[in-house]
Amino acid sequence: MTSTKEVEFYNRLKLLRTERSVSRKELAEAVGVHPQTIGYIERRQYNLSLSLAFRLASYFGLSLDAVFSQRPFEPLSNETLRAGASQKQADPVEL
Amino acid sequence: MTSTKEVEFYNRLKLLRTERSVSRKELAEAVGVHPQTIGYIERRQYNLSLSLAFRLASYFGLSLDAVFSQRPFEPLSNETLRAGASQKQADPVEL
DNA sequence: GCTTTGTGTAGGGTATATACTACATTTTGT
DNA sequence: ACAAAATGTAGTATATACCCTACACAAAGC
Repeated sequence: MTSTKEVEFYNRLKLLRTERSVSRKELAEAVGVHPQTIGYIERRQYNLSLSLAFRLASYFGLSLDAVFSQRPFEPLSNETLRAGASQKQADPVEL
Repeated sequence: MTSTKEVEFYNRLKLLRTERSVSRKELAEAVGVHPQTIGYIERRQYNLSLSLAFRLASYFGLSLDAVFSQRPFEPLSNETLRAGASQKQADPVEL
C-alpha cells in the first residue's frame, strides 16, 4: 500500500500574523518551533503535524477549521462582515 | 530551539468507526494509509499529519474539530441530543 | 470444533517534518 | 540614507510519521 494520497490544504497564518502584527519569530517561539518552520508552512503549504496545527490555532484563539481548510479561504472581510456569519471562536487553550 | 512543545489531543475515530461499522482496514484504504496507522492513531494518540487528519475528517463528512480536539470528547449523545446543538458538518470534500 | 475478521504488539525500513546555520533581499523605523 | 527587523533560500542533520511483515489473541460465523 504505497498510495500516497496526500491532500492539499490552505491556511490563514500569514493573514492572521499580519492582522495582529506578530512576526514569524514571535509565533514560532510561542508554539515552540523554528521560525523557518512557520515560513515553510506559510509558503510551501507543507504537511505539518496535527499537534502543531492545534498549537497554532490555539495561539490565535481559533478553531482548527478557522485556520486550516482544504479549500482556499475567502478574504476575511467577506466572511466576518457578512450578515449572520457564524462565530467560529474556539475555547482558548493555554499552551 | 530544541523545545518539543507537543500537545495532547483526542479523537473520535474509534467511536465513529463503531457507529458506522467500518473496520480499520476499510478506513485505512479509504484515506490511503496502512491499517496499523489507524490503530496507532486510535490507541497511542500519536501525532498524525494535518493532511491525514483532513482525509479522516472528510471520510466521515465532518470538520476537523468534530473529529479531533485538545480536550477529551463528551459522549456523543450529550452533544447531539442537547437542544440547539450547533451542527458542525463540513463540506464533504472528495478524496 | 474450525475459520475468518478485527485487533494489539513488535521490529525494521523509508520518507519527510522540523531543527539549525548562514547569507541575501526586502521592508520598516528613525 | 542608514540601521534594524522581517523575510526568502539553501544546505545538512535528526526525529518520527507512516509502511510493511509477522504473529498472538479475541470475537463472530460456519
